[in-house]
Amino acid sequence: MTNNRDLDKSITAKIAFFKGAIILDVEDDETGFPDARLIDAERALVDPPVKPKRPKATKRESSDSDRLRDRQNEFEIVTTKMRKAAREDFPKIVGIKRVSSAPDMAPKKVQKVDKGKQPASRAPKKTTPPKLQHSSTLPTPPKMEWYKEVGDVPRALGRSKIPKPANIKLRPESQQYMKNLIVYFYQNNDYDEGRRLRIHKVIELGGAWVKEWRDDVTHVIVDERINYTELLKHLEERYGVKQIPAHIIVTNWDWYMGRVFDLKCLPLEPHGPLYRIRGAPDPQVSTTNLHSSSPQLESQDSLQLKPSKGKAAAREERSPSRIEDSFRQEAPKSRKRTISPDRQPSRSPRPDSRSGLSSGHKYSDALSAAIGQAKAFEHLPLDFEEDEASSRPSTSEGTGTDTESEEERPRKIRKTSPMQFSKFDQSKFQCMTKNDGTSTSGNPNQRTIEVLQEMGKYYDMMQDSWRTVAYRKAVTTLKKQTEWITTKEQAIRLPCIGERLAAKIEEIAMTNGLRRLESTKTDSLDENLRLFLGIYGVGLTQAHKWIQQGYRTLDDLKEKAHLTKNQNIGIEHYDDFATRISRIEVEVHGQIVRKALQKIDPLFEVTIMGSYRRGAKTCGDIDCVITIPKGSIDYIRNTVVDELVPQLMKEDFLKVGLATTSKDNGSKWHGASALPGSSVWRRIDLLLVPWNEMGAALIYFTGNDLFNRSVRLLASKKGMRLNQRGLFKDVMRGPNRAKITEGTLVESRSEKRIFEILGVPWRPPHDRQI
DNA sequence: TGGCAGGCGTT
DNA sequence: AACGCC
DNA sequence: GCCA
Ligand SMILES: O=c1ccn([C@H]2C[C@H](O)[C@@H](COP(=O)(O)OP(=O)(O)OP(=O)(O)O)O2)c(=O)[nH]1
Ligand SMILES: [Mg+2]
Repeated sequence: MTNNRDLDKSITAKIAFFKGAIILDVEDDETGFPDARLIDAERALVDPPVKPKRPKATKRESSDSDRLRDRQNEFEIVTTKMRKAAREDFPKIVGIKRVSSAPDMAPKKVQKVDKGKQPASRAPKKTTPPKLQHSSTLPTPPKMEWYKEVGDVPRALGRSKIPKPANIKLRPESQQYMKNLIVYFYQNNDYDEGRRLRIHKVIELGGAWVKEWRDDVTHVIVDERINYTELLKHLEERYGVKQIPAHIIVTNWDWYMGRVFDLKCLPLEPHGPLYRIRGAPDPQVSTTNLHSSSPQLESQDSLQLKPSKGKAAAREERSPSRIEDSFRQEAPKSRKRTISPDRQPSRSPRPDSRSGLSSGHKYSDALSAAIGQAKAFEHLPLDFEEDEASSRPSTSEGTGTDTESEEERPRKIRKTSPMQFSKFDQSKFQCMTKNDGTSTSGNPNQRTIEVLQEMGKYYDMMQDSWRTVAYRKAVTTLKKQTEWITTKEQAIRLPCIGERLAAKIEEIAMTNGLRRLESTKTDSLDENLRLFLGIYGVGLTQAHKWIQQGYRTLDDLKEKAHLTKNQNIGIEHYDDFATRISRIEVEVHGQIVRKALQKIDPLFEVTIMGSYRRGAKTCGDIDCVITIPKGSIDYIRNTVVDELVPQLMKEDFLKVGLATTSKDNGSKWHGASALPGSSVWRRIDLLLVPWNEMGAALIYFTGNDLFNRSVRLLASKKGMRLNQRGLFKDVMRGPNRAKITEGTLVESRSEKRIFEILGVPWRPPHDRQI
């Protein structure tokens, strides 16, 4: 759709304009559409509006109009990487459709291409046997690995739901350079994914990890940001250790372990300067302070007005989220006595608060829990304080433990029957309500929203996807409110706001801030992590590994790290990819693709999807769907792969392929493009879709991500499965809710029909902004 | 307490 | 299989 | 994080 013609015509002019133009800074906000659009265009063409040097995590998109109603529960997820962070802004108004974008419903063209996943369920690596904590008292069963007898067993890597397992396979004897060593880490918890990884490493190498200090500790490995003074203070406070015995080696992970790996044995100069942690063992005390932190927040704007109805409705907003989660937390199981005073059940059993009834009970509970918790964790980084203590790990995705949810009880394979009665409340799915992402201007909860978005951003960065999703949903809910929510009682009855968020909302309303958030800003590691996570192709796992290795800048990576092809490109064009693209520029890219393709075969149709179709003011990338009325997918693929891409590469419009379909069943081409004369690379996605799959492809590629997940979850609850190719029924699922049967195709051609079958009201792309 | 979408491409 | 991305 |  789109106005190709006009675009076409003006494309050259735009490009020319671009080149000459100057960047106006701009932070787009909403603003009206039509007119603003030209401005945007210019801006866009010129160059990216603002190029954040460092990934700012902000993302957001907002649109206006709103309506609201209903609830939104349902579960959904989110997460995305920070890069996607910046969210799109929406022009307000209706003007949207003119924007161009695909037809909303009709079967259009497109095919699909899709991309990766998201939260990933990392898996559980495996769960280990039950628990065996070492402790002397245990009658160890047969033979237990040494590290389990002597030390503690860390949690498994990845987000396994189950807090504990971790069955580490040791390296062969010959490679156990740390055999029989007993290592104590500080920070000594294993909540942090990165630290957990290191702990696992030690064990792999034959060592043992102890959560609590013991006299037989041989090595103390300290986080890079901790100095000697802090370590001593910690040991004294917690264990009464006033001095670290000389035979104990105190080092930082990076250098020492790097040495271990290089030498393939323990360093002979364990006290070498390089291994020395800040504050120095020898030099004696030095106080160092660490980082200061950068205020990362800011928040955003949004606002606008538009009162809505209020009440329990909830609107949410989305915000980006990132991918996975990182650490999880668990309770610190303290070994013997140890410190943690017993934390109370912080997560008080909240009698269903949601029902609106009792509202006052649990609070006191939460408070006491919070206090208990604080005590228990004062020595830990704040980051984990609240989370872990009280609740159970939120993270975890994936594990597939079994089963699904209640209703699908029959664990085994079961074919979902079409009509399950209300096993679930469809109205609670967010895809059932309009979500334009706009909040009322002057929303009384603006400050609360900002703070919660910051928190969400933080968790997104930490890759705690589920928690991130929860924050996104809560913000969406708040955006729909017309009254200032100041108490827990008020907040908790809103959808997607539970006890914990309600408490935070109250704190924000009362203090205008959130301690938890402040604590978050103090961690310098966040900055590094954020920097690395902003690289295309780099996720939490890789970012942590690099940080552990001591890398702190992109230059460090370029010089020392082993980078994949895409990561190299991601670093080279770090700023380019982090910059959002104006709608106008998106149109130009789309037009170039369209022209080139139609030159090959005039029947091809190219439609711009993604945030563009949703009317976003700025887009993170260019998402195009390519289809053709009669051609087969093979014809489309061959044409694109063998002719279109080569041609556009030759013209220097396309720069590189980042993820290109290899098989014959592939349907996507992901790469980078740049307008003629511009050195700014943009991410561009081409989805190849057979004509008859346009409906499903439209839904998928229009998104947003949360909307898709919501609809898909609903489909699965109805015994169906929705993906970018179509809606299938009679899907059999097993334990993890895992798909066992593909199911039979029900509909794929019409977007409208798919929604209809699912009982989801069709709504314009603009309102699919969950 | 388990679930939280579904599918690919790269390494 | 792990990781990252759509 | 929230929810059933
Ligand atoms: O985890 C995801 C990510 C994306 N999508 C779909 C919805 C989304 O709208 C579309 C395009 O993805 P993209 O990452 O480009 O998101 P966007 O909605 O276009 O936002 P942005 O402006 O950041 O590109 O693919 C999903 O289904 N799941
Ligand atoms: Mg996009």
